[in-house]
Amino acid sequence: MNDLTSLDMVSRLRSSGKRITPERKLLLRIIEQHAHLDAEEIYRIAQRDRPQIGLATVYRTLTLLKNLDIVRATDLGENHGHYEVRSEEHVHLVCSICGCVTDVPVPSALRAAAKKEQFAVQSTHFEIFGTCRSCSDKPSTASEAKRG
Amino acid sequence: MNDLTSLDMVSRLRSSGKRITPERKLLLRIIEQHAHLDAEEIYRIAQRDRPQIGLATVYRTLTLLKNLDIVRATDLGENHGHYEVRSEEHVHLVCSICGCVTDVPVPSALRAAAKKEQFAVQSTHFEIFGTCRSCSDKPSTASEAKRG
DNA sequence: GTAGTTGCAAAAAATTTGCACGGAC
DNA sequence: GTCCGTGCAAATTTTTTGCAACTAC
Repeated sequence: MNDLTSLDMVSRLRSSGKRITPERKLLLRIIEQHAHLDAEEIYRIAQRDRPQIGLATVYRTLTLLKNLDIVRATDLGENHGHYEVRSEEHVHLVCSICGCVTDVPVPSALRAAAKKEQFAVQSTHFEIFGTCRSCSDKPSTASEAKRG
Repeated sequence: MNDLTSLDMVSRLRSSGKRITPERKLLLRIIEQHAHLDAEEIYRIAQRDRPQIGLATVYRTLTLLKNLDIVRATDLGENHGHYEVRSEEHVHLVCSICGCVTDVPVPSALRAAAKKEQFAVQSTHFEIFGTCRSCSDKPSTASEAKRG
């Protein structure tokens, strides 16, 4: 709950010499409000506010925000990226049935393992694929799957 | 060191009703001998033994072996998959400078975290990106990077 | 012999780039 | 006013698919 707000991020953009455009503010807000969307999904939501926006702008903005460490891409087992605002590191529990993503904190033992190898950690990507509790409870709903 | 051998994998293929073709044996051997290659790299190595092999066969075989849980795809921060034979779960330490990948065991705390959420784990993908020890030691060699 | 596999080429999906116009500063 | 950022379309990159020929069983 103590994460960056859009305002923080906008000032981070500005202080790195980048311009604050309506497209960037919009996309930032969308990524902030909906974690784990892919580029297409972000694009479609953005079009509701700004119908003429281009998919290329979405990709270019994502690249920019990644370089500024404001957002990060994660691999949720499909063959395209999903994006979220960068906050504390966490583990994604990705349900293969309903596609939901739950975030849980990263055990300190993981960073300790890297330290033991004298590996200087820049970023982490932890995904656990399986079945979430509610899908385990009602196995029949499997066909409602959001993704493949 | 107590991992599956090609022979084990071939019998696993056979017992699932799939045919053992020279292409499949070759690709399996390549993935076994070189972890973390991408499809293109596997394809190029395969061509040395079997020049007429098609890239589509590589992708189809990778999909097949993934479905049989013989290999797994991992995201090493590029925009395409990398493949390795499935053995015990491990964490990949991916060096952004030289591209090397070191495997370390998964701390039990991680599985415990999933269990607490009553999440049924099927597979895990743990990548830590950063700088490996030898690249930290000699920072000048950065231009030797294998990837991007 | 037959059904599963292959190679090729074309298609689809995901992402990047070139360029002229437009807007943030 | 200047330069960065945008939209559009085309290009690239990565992966999948259709189909006729082939081969493991």
